Amino acid sequence: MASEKSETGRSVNQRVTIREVAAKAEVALSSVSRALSGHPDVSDEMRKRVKEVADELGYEPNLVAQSLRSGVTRTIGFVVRDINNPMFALLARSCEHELRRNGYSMILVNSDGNIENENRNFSLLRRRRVDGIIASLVSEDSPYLRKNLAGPRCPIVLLDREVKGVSASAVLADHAAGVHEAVTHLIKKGHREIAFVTGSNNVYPTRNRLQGFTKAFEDAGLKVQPDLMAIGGFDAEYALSHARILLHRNPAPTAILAGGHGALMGISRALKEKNLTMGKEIAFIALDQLPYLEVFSDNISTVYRDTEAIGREAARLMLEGIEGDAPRVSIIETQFIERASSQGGM
Amino acid sequence: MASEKSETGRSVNQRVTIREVAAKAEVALSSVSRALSGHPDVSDEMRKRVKEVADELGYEPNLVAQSLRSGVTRTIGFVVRDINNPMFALLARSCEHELRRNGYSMILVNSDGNIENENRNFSLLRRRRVDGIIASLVSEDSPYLRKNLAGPRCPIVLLDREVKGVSASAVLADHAAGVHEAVTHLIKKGHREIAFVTGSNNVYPTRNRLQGFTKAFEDAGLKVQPDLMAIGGFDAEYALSHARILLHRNPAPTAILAGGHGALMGISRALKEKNLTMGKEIAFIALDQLPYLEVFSDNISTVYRDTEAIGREAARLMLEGIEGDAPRVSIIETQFIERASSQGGM
DNA sequence: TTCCCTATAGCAAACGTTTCCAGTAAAGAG
DNA sequence: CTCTTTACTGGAAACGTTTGCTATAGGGAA
Repeated sequence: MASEKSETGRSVNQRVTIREVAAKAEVALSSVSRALSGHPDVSDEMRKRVKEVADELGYEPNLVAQSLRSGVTRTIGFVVRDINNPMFALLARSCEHELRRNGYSMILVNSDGNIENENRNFSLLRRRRVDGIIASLVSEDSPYLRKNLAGPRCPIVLLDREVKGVSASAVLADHAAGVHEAVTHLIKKGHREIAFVTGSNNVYPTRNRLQGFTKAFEDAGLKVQPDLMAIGGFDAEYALSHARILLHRNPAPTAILAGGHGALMGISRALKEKNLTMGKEIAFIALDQLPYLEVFSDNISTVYRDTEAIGREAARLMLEGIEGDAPRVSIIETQFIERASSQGGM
Repeated sequence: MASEKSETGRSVNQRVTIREVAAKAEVALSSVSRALSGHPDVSDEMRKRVKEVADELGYEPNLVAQSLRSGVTRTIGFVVRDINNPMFALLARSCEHELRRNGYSMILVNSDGNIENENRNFSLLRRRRVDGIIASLVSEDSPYLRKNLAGPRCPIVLLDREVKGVSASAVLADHAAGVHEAVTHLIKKGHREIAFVTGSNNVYPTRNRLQGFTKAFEDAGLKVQPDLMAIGGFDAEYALSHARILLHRNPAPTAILAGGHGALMGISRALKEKNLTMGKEIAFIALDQLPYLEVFSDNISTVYRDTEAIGREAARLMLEGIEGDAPRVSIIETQFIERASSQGGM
């Protein structure tokens, strides 16, 4: 590409720099910088003149140069299993909103549920010198975790994950409370064969839900039936195959809990295969009120949490961390919402 | 924060730089740079030694500095109305995947359907010196558009938008074909009163769908009925209120098309209010096969397009543009998929 | 042997900012 | 009137890289 010169003498295709603003305003580089960045040691007249010239030339500061010099990128990395999960999309949006409101941009990276990808993503964000990382980890026992979280050059906020011995903030949902409510509700209605399909217990939500589940049985003086649990995968395929097995059990489950988006998809397909209707032949509760449910399935009982609040809170914890505050954990409550699908089945 | 020194003499909390690698390997800075960046003028022995030392020190290159010097950030801005729209989430994921595979990161910014936000987002991305921008514009006639797209310092890829007089690539879906198929299908079944609810026509998809709609009527020797069209908003509230009005019309519509996620939500609510079942009292077709439909509503007829392919294609057009290729437009086909919901209504 | 060429290495200048430090003029104090 | 202080301004170094240029050594050709 030829480096033509325009009539102003400045290269075409070349951006305006602080140097040109300084030249045109006939002041020093440093004065332009101070004038535009709101530094106190600047006279009103200087500030006015510089701003005028900057506007006139259409000057837009180079954030890359600012970052290099100041050591601050005003960028937050957002590491997510899969933005395609509607819960994450909702969370990411409110989080991005809150960050942008505070002058930060978000770099989004998907791990596709893969530990190696996740590790590469962390490394990438470190090279980019992000000011902080918000992460929904694939697993809490990945071999790379210590390296990626332990010697943290920047604040870290975990989304619904508990990693011991690491100084990171976290937003945790109190799944146990909502699940306890839900299961207690089912038990009161006479259910004893309650099935539970969800992801593996190397992440906090599974373990926490399981606690609520178990405690509800204990509180009722009952014992959980291990062979009604399918704890092993968040994907629809896992849920489908295990739901099929569960439905063939004898005695058959009278109620079923779906932990997450994938479980919901798999189970609903399995029920359809056997021509079972939620709320009639079998009671059904979705753990997490997925946003799309309200379109066509507003009769599904759910354990609700305010996903947008989680995103906002993650952003706030991050901003706190950047301010130098010590990491802390924030708990978000959950709540059982009874609808038609948790009827029947008895 | 105290700047303690470790026993190596290097500041704690300070990252390893190329300078330290050079010192420890006892070679010049420039040699380290060349050795690690794959420059040809480096002996095998030099490369080996430098890589060893770099690994040993845990050196991670500073992308900010690289960007400043080389003028390339390996970052793509992704401007979206709302990542919360499931179509965008799907698209963003496949796009991010393809970009990352090619060494680029994605900065995601939501405009929340607001033109001012969108303008600010463009400005932000320019200051960040992104290598390119992929955008789903709020409107094709925003007053800021020319500034943001015309003097493009970087390649731009538009998602389902047509802006004249601007040299940008674009991925366009051939909505018209799918809608034509769908409406022809309805007309053949005897429908004449076909309602259509969608967003305003300041964006390409609306206009293009409208073309397919109109042409189907023309081809059948019929005339469209303007008072069955509600063309004005992508949000659920708009769709709900206008669907209510449409359903009260005399004669009532026997079929209804929903253009997008919001329309789908609003219309389905309006139908429920009047106790109308899709595929029985009224035929229904969703324009866009939204990903969540397969969970509970696999009986909805749709006009399908491969959203992940759109994301991939957007990434490819961007990479082409960065290579210096001229902008071009890529068309993605659509297809009517008949299911139960488009039965009945007659 | 001499010359030139090739392969490789080092030096130093950029990239566009921020920020430390020194300098100056005006204003106020004595 | 002189000295000190205040309020600003300018100069230059630094942030961590890449890259153009120069230098050197060794090998091959004449």
